[in-house]
Amino acid sequence: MQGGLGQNSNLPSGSIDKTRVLDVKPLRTLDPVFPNSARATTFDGACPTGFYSFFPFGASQGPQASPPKVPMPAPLRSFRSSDTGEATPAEFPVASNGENTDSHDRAAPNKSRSSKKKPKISQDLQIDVSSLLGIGKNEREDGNRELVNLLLMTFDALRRRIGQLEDSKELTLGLSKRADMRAGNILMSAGIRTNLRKRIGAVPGVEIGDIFFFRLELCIVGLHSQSMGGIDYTNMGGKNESDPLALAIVSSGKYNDNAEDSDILIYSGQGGDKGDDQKLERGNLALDRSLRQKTDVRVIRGMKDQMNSTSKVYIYDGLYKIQDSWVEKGKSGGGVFKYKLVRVPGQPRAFAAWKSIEKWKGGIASRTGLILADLSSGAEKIPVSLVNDFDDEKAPGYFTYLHSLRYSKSFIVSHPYDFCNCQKDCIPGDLNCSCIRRNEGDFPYTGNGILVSRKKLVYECGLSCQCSPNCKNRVSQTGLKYRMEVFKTKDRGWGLRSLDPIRAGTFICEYAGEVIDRARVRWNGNNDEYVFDTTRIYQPFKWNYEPKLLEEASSNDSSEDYDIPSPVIISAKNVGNVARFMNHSCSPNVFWQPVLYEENNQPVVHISFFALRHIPPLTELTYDYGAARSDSTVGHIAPRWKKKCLCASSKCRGSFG
DNA sequence: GTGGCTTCATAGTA
DNA sequence: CTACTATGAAGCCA
Repeated sequence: MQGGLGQNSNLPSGSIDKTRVLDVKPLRTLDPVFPNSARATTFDGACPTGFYSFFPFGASQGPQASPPKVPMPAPLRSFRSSDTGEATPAEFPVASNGENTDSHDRAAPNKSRSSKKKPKISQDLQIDVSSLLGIGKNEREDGNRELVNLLLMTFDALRRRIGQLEDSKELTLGLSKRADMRAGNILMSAGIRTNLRKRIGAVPGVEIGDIFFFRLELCIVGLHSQSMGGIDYTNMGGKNESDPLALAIVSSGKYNDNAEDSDILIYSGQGGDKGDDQKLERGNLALDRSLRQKTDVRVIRGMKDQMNSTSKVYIYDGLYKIQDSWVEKGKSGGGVFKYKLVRVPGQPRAFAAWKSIEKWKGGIASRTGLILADLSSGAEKIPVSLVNDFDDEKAPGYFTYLHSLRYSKSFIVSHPYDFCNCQKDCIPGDLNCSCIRRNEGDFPYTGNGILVSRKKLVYECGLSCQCSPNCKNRVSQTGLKYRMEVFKTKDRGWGLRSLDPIRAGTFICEYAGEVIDRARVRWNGNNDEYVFDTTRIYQPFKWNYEPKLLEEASSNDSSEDYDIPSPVIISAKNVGNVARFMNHSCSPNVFWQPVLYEENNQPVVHISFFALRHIPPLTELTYDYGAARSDSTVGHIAPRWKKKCLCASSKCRGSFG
């Protein structure tokens, strides 16, 4: 595989300078990231991400099989130093269509940025671009569950990648660190969105209880199309042509919206923050008309994110009706409209369930079906509750709780072990850090500990590294961060879920247990249901923002394929942690990622689980167990258990094991 | 079509 | 931990 700019020549003719979309500035004019020696041994000649046109997930399933006529927006880090020499801005791909004439911006990076607004993508490009994702005009107007999930994952992958590049100072656009806005802008202006058609009531593909971490996510799936405004409304559909109607509101605590009853919301109108009276116009008028016409209003409730106190979680709480409105005197003296919204009965619990969880966690309310407050008996820093509110079974089979790996022999990997000498924390973009170099120059996690991309192997700092224990490159070593709960499922035995909302890309837990070898598996009789085995056949899936050409995407070599130095087999039959309770699903919400770090002078591969997408509280956590190999190349393991799959997903393969 | 205006955002800093 | 502020983008509206 060739790396770097060499691939530029493979681009379809007529490609535009995609850097313009993101205004990426070439900063990495450094020497090649890898010392040649390290590269030869560690990476088997695989090169870091080179120059690709945009090719997001799912496109290979799209109807069109021909290569893109027009490349997608902005491959991130479309610029990277080549192997052979130092790259200069002169090597930057040059716009080849007539649209982009202001290339002087790049040639003179010091020029003031404030003078020009960011150029928008042309309309033609928007259509071509979204067709790559399989988003036709119809899907842009009306969504479905699969599309909503795809868009949310696309947004988040892009946002994480932009954030990663910002963290490492490879991307400097303006002064703000708003990866969410930039990711949103790229997708929205390319038409990569859905439910654009305004509607009253439910939005296809979005379910009550769905959670979001950015307002732009609400825009992209069409749940609430204002990026900042609290009231989304339309002028269409009222009895009177000129009557606006409210569509959705976001309640996020700027005003005091709370009511005692979680099915009731007291919402304040907009405007009037300087002390003058609010006016019956815009959103306020729309809410008033919705009150009179008794139409449904979607309600999104924002709350502080417990994990990340500076950010918010938004939960879609379904439909409400406006029952009453009045004017109150606001804090700054002016009149403020108040609207009383009451939840339409018969909908699944969402916000109300969060409120219950808060009470359980605070010990205010007792939990029905609680068997054990802490299944881990203190082995985890955070208690793991054991609950059965389904039947009479009192406990899962006996095992010893262990929070990490137990191994009797070392599992040597094929490259020499090294530790980093960073003084305090390892700094993204610091290529003097040997741990960062091993991660292909990318810091694997964002500042708040979210995995940016799936990798064949993630290298974390180890015990011997000089950096502090708080170094951001130790995400999977710091134990559970969420309130986990082992619970009895309807039909799949015991399962695992979280009491906290989990953001896509966050570390959940590792697969703890005894590291064993193939012989031991056979000795156990091949019927150990608690074996994790990296050599099984796993369904490939896209999670990264990784622009690729079509031919590359269809090839077998993906950076998201697993490729671990040596097989890892872990049995959690006798000892293990919460991970042993995670059930299989053919469309899971969790994936595993091998993570290597040194302990006791041995590099050890751990199996870490990360959230594949945002996961609401009390949602069962599942991953894809993969399939046993039927050939004999990995030893005779044929007569093992196999189970009927009950995951109920539309992509269900019928069985697993 | 366009530019102004409003807005229950965010992240970073004090 | 809260307050403050700089930057920001979607969509309504004139």
